[in-house]
Amino acid sequence: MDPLYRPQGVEERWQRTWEEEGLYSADPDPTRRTFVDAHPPPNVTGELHMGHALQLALGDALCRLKRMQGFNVLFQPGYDHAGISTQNAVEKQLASEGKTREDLGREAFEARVWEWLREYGGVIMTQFRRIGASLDYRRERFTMDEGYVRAVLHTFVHLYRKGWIYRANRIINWCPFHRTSLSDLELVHVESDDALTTIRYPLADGSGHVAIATARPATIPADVAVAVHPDDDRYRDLVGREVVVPFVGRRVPVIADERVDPEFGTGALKVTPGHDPLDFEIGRAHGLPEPTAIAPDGRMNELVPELEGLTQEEADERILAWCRERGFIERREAYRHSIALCERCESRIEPLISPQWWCAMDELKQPALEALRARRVRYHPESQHRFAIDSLENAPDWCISRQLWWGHQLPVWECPDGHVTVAETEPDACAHCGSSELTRSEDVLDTWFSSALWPFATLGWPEETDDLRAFYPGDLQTTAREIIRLWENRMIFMGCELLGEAPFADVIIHSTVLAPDGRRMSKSLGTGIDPLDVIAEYGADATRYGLLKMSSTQDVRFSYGAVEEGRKLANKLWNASRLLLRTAGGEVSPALRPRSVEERWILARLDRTIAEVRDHLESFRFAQAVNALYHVTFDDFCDWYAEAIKPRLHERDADAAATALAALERLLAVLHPVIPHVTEEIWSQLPDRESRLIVSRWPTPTGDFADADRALERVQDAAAIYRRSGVRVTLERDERRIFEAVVRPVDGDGGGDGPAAAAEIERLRNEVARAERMLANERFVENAPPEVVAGEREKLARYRRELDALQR
RNA sequence: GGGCGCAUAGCUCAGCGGGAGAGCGCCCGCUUCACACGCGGGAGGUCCCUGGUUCGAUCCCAGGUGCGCCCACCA
Repeated sequence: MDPLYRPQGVEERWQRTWEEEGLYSADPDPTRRTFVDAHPPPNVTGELHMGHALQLALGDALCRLKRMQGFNVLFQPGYDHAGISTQNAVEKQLASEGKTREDLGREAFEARVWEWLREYGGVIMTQFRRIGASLDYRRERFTMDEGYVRAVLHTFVHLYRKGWIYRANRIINWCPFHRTSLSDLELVHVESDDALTTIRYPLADGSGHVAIATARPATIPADVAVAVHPDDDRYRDLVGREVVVPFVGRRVPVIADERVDPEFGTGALKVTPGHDPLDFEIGRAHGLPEPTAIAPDGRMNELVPELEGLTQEEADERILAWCRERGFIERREAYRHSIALCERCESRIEPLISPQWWCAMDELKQPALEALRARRVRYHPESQHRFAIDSLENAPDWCISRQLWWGHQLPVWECPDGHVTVAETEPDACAHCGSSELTRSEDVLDTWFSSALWPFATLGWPEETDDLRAFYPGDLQTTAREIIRLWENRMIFMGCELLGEAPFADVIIHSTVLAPDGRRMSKSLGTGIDPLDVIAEYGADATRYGLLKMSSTQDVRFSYGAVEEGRKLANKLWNASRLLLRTAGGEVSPALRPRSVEERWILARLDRTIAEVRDHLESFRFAQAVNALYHVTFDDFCDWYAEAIKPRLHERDADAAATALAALERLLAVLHPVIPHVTEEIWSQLPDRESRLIVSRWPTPTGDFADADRALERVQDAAAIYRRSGVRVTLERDERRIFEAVVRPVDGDGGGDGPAAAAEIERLRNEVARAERMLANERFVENAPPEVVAGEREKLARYRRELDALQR
């Protein structure tokens, strides 16, 4: 038999078996408690990355624990249609054929996307299986499937009727490449090296000028005012007068507004409401017009005929040249600032005024805030809970419309008179004037609008389904920090509004896995590590173990060492089980028949581990859980217990064999949530297995071996003493002697021997001295908590007693 | 500009009011019949700095320094 455990093959076999035997299935069952993790649906175009892998490792460990605890576990899988991302992928494919989406037209384009998805979409679910995620794959949902579309439209109509969805003409983020609006959350900001030019705007009466700094001369034609801070003495007497906008010669007022930062540039701001969010606000506050100079394609529009069709860079040059000729340029300096890009295509974002649909947050968010404040929903760690509340409190109205071709089309129809009718199904006539000439809005919804319904739309909502009754509200969410505002908070407010109850209780915000060198994992930097490669090399169990071990801090570097540790754990377990199965396998049925102290000890130790690991997992301390698992397996189970009983196993001692199998069984169970495959593989080789480990019961501590637990601490001390005193410990030969020597005092027989006693005496003397020092400190005795002082007294007494026994 | 987090052994990281830890790496010794991907032993630390709280601080508090991340409309 191969001494090396090879996960390849074994893992795939169990993954198939578990799924084929229906062990992941969740069906409504009123007799059982439920546990629901509506797992974040990955982009349908996506591939498994380290974040997904970590998320799955966390969620799956908890789902497996809960399943073993007897819960009816629903681990919900599915995909997100991922509006921009998917459209992007298909447009790229079209581009390679020399076509654009406009060439196809909307309907054909949509058909093309579906076709593309049939061919390339959904590979990620195969990858989810490969990591061993126990999702109920029968229940796979897609945010554009038939039932889901109904849920989305129902929600839109519901919120519209409540008056919370409205249309408004405001400045929004516009991606000139995708030709769509974007929410603030879909942007990335990068540093950009540009130029800041200070340009003179002449006063209309010819008495001088105001100098103004701008990074975007091309927007000058759309200037409608100059603004200064009301307390800025430099400009106080200019307020109310007029200046002439260079290049276009328009006279505009000088106004005062507190939003102007007097520290920046010259302290005077050109107000361009059509092309800047701050200017837009100022413009609205002062009732200024909102001309635009830039078209939706990012080029100059017809506002100034001689600039029409130019790029902004070309327009910058034309306008600067004009100013230069007239001596209007005061200075031009290098300027580094941060600019907004579309997170998908990295085009520079153009703030544009455009009619869009909005979701008002003021009332919608209140019940969600209450749920968070009352801690009916808890983010972990606590710092993220506060952040989630702050974010929701400050959430601005949500721009929910997009000018894409791939997504949920708005259930909005317009008649020739501009009346709007909103309905779940296509209306026959305008709700206002009865016109039957209705045109459906071409806009689609922000992808996150449909994502926000995930925990209940997947259960059949808005129908009153059995699934919905059984599995709503759920329990768990695992996600990354940046998703809190995009998704988690939105699921909470949608759940509270539409179903009257938050959709889950706990949200685990997990660490960000960085590349080993500390940089971000990214394809373009070449720093990405493909989890599938790691799985192929180390196995899914090892990868899961490694990821859980890495999950404790906010940002963590990917560590092959942690994965390697997991691989060693699986290998060690595999080998230990070979020992036990070879000597005891197939002959006895496992039962607790502990006879020796080492047997009582390992059972006690496992009792403790069962409670500890359950507690760690349920409190989301994954790194601590895997630490405990590693050490109980290596130090306690293998290095001490297995070595100690090896002689008896070789002697075919039936009681020893029975207890060994019982102990192994408990060890496998406690390891299963983290390393399910190897534990199931070994489990299946134990005698008389009636069910799979995955659906077996989480062990209950027997609670019978507390004395042995204490005894074994002494055994380990004793081993250390032997080592220190130069006695060579060959476990097979000497183990029982050690156990006997140390255990005897527990049983009241006195103990210790030569070299061991010498070292033990030294250690105890040190302990006694330390305790005496503390107790001699009057301030400690007076001020420390009584239980601490009492504890020290107890320790001192015990050490003295042991010291006496040894010195006798 | 706001928020969050991190700084502990050569590396990656646990621990977080009374003894400084793990894995990997390194050194020494072991082909002991489950495992040499192993076993046993060992070296290696101003627990970032300065103050404060405390009988006692790696741990709590304040400030500093250095990193990282998230958010933000500096024209």
